[in-house]
Amino acid sequence: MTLSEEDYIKAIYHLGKGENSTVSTNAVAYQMETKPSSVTDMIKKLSDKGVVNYRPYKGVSLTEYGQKIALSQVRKHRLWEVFLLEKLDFSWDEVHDVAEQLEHIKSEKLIDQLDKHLGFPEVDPHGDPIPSKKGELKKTIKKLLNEVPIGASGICVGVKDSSPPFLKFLDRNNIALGDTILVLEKEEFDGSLYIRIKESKIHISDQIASNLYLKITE
Amino acid sequence: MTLSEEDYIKAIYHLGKGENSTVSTNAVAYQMETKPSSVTDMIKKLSDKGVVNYRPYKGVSLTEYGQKIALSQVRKHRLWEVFLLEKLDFSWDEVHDVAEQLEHIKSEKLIDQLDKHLGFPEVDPHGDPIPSKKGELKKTIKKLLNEVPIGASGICVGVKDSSPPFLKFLDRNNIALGDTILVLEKEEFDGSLYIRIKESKIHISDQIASNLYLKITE
DNA sequence: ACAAATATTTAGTTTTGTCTAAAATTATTT
DNA sequence: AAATAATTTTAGACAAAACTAAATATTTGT
Ligand SMILES: [Mn+2]
Ligand SMILES: [Mn+2]
Ligand SMILES: [Mn+2]
Ligand SMILES: [Mn+2]
Repeated sequence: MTLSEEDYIKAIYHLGKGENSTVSTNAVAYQMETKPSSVTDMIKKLSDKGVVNYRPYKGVSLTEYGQKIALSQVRKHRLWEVFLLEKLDFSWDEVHDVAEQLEHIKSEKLIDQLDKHLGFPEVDPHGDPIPSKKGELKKTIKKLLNEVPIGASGICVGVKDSSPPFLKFLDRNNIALGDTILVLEKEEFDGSLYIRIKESKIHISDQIASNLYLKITE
Repeated sequence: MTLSEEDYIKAIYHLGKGENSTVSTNAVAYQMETKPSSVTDMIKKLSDKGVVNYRPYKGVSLTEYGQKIALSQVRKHRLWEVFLLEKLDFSWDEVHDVAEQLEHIKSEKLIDQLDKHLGFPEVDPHGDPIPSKKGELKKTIKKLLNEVPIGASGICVGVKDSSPPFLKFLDRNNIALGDTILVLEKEEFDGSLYIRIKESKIHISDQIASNLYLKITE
């Protein structure tokens, strides 16, 4: 597959929400930042190659083969994101663009060894699961921190309240998007939580916890 | 620069032996595994961009600007080679092809951080020097091991005698291409050498040492 | 149900990088 | 100094991936 084909396959996969659902030409065009006519051309080519099921005017979906390619692509993308964050000190929001390029390098050994070098990570810096080499993918769900069960951990992926005071609070307490949070204990009295974040243990109120989203792997 | 342009620039640089020397169309075509007519087309484009000096029928050379690009490209290529060998356990002869792809990833931060992650290496797995960010390049020379001064070290890059018995000897003594060898001491009596290789100290005869090439940085 | 709005495809170009075949230039022999 | 050989360039074509403008199909609103 060419770089372009790989990106289209990934776009169709993501728009189909990981399911085999049918995706519209316009949706792909928007995602890929191209014109619908370009999408039609590419879809025809992918259809000829057996990567997608295509019925003119009705949309596209990935074939079994196409899904395999998509998952392999997602695997590469997310492993590179972990690499950039963990080994090269990139920040949460810088990893995506570079991974978008790195995911197209052709070498099976490269990915296998990268996986090993990273200690076989299960999720990427955005809390999304990394498909296994065979294409198995764990499910993740997004939950407010106060609804995460004791003992579970997840990655901080967003805030419900994005007011400056709240963001300032997070900053002061050294809580940032991309951080892994482990729920240690819940205070019965006021619902406040003891959590582990970046090697330190902190205590946060229920009000804070009910405004932070975590992505957790089941 | 596009991927293709970058590879042409690198080819012209290498054929010019790092000097600004003029290179023939056919030489570039051979190196790039393309046809001479394709090379002429590309050279014209690079000339328009101010990357090369071109006089029809007379050959090309890099401009100052072109040399900068070439050195930056060589830097990326060699840093990735070190990464593949050191961090991902690739072997000496596997690194080149993958680095040929990785060198085209566009991200200044990526290369800076990679350099840091690798501990600012000075040479690649083939003993070739890695240009600095500013484009400075150390000189290296190839010498037979028995001519390397005491205290100097280099990378094993070839053999003079490639007969099966000699290669078998190297294999048995765990000496391989790409290994870093440090010359510790020379025995006056028979010219034999004590060397350090992969954390171990071994003793080899002058006959062996005079059949192994090292690449050393000055 | 039918007109208007929206979505999708087709037709015709463009750019990049490649190719083959033919023409032009330069180098080598005799 | 011609003739021959080798190298290099030009001309014309092609595939990939994009675009614009026009045509066609589908969906929506009344
Ligand atoms: Mn990509
Ligand atoms: Mn991600
Ligand atoms: Mn390359
Ligand atoms: Mn090298």
